[in-house]
Amino acid sequence: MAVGELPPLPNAEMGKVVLRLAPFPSGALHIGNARMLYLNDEYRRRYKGRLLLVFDDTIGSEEKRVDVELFDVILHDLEIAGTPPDEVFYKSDRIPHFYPWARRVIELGGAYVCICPAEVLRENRRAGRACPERAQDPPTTLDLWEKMLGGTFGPGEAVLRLRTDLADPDPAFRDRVLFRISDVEHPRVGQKYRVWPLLEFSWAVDDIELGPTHVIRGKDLVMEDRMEQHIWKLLGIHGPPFLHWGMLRVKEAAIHKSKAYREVKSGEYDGWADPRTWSIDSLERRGIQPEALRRFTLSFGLSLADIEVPAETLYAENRQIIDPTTPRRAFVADPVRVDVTGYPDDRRTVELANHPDRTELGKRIVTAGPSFYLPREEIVRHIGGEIRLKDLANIRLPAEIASEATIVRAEFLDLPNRRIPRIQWVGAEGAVDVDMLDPEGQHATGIGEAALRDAAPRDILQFERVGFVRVEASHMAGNAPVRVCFGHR
RNA sequence: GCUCCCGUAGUCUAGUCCGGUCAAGGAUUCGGGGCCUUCGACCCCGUAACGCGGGUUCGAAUCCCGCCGGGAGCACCA
Repeated sequence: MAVGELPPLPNAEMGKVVLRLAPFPSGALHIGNARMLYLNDEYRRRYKGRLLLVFDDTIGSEEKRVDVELFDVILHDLEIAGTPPDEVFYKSDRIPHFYPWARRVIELGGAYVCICPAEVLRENRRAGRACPERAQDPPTTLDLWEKMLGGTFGPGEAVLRLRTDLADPDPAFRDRVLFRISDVEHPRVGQKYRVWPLLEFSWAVDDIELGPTHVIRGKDLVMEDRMEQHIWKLLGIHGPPFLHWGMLRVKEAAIHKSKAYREVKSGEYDGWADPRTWSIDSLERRGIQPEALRRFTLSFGLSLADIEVPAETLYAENRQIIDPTTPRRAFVADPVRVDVTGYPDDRRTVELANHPDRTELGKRIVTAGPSFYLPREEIVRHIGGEIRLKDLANIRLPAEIASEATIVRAEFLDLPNRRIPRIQWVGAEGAVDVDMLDPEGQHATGIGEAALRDAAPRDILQFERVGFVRVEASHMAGNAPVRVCFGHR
């Protein structure tokens, strides 16, 4: 689906649309979150509206802890994704805004303070059974609510619950909890508050106070629509319409945010940019262009269907963007030195185009034989046969080589291009060590052509017959290898 | 189990609201061929789909019913 084909937003006015992004700071934004980013951003662009970033950093739970480091990580992710917010809010700054609304809901008889232990509450909900407190009148609830705020109750001893309908066919919707008590230290506001709102209530308020005109969220949050609407109806107000997208899974990316979090924290992963996290940051590290991510995610539209897509689809988008402007270079993994006998002296250097189809990318002089590095894998595959050193000359490989051989002898044949296997090569003279990080977190060492000395960090190159890589660190004056991160074929 | 949502080729998607122009379009993958001194790009060709069963209708991918399959929610998480 082309980008322009997304359906129009209901009742959207040019210049007046306000959208919001609400990530919880428990991990970097990953490829699955990209849908949230680009859908919202695309509509912001289309309607020349505004995009708010609202960190959903209420107190969370034991399993979901707010981590301060992640605020900047997410901000950075948004930046490199090309979807910077127009304004940033922190839920943790807004806690006092929620209390007056809670009072109004209580006064209208829409909520009550429940002192059941969590398990009892859950069991009653499942059974559709009311607990004794449900019969509270508003003055009593108000009194208990003040006690919650005042510190009479400890964590877990009382919650404010919405009064819906215990017979509601959807058990998930029965008398949800609106506020609960926690004395956990919040990384931004410490222990300033002890009564914290849950997501649904905080959004029922902020989708009014912060003024989004449309809420575009994942379908995991559909029940929250009903909650917000229930509260608005009680209050006699109208909120923005909701739109949803289905769950996106990328086949190769086992997106377990909690696992990524553990591995990053333990140092097992190389930070949030480790390719194994599939974070936005790691994708940019691999040379995936924001525009490719945008086209990729928007191609799924606003469908409610859950989908699993192979990463190849993303790579195809990216290839389309970078291929025309990416210089070609030679890289040989697991190199074996090959000395070619009879190699002509006038072929010690050769001028090669930086791109086979784009002359504007220029040329380079490459140092060639008589000594080369070739991939061990190719030597083994074509042992005893004739191969073409790509763009250069034809040689015959020896009939056998020792499995541990580091140097083998080959025989020069001739120059003209022939239809025999074409293998990339690196001239031994001036060759540069290369360290290549792959998406599985493994480092491969190899050798690259001398021109790699000029490669600068962030450059994107194509290693011929290998794939696209992004340069991470230049070749240093000493012996440090050029470091690159593999992107894709 | 309960609630809601979804079901078009290997994958993703257009079409479904307002039934005929859809013997179903596009992208990607895959297969074949061409071209270029890359396993990249480009060009050409090809394989391949309306989950199943009823019903309404002159006519259904589109409307109705049932079933089957998949997903999400059922947290004092977000």
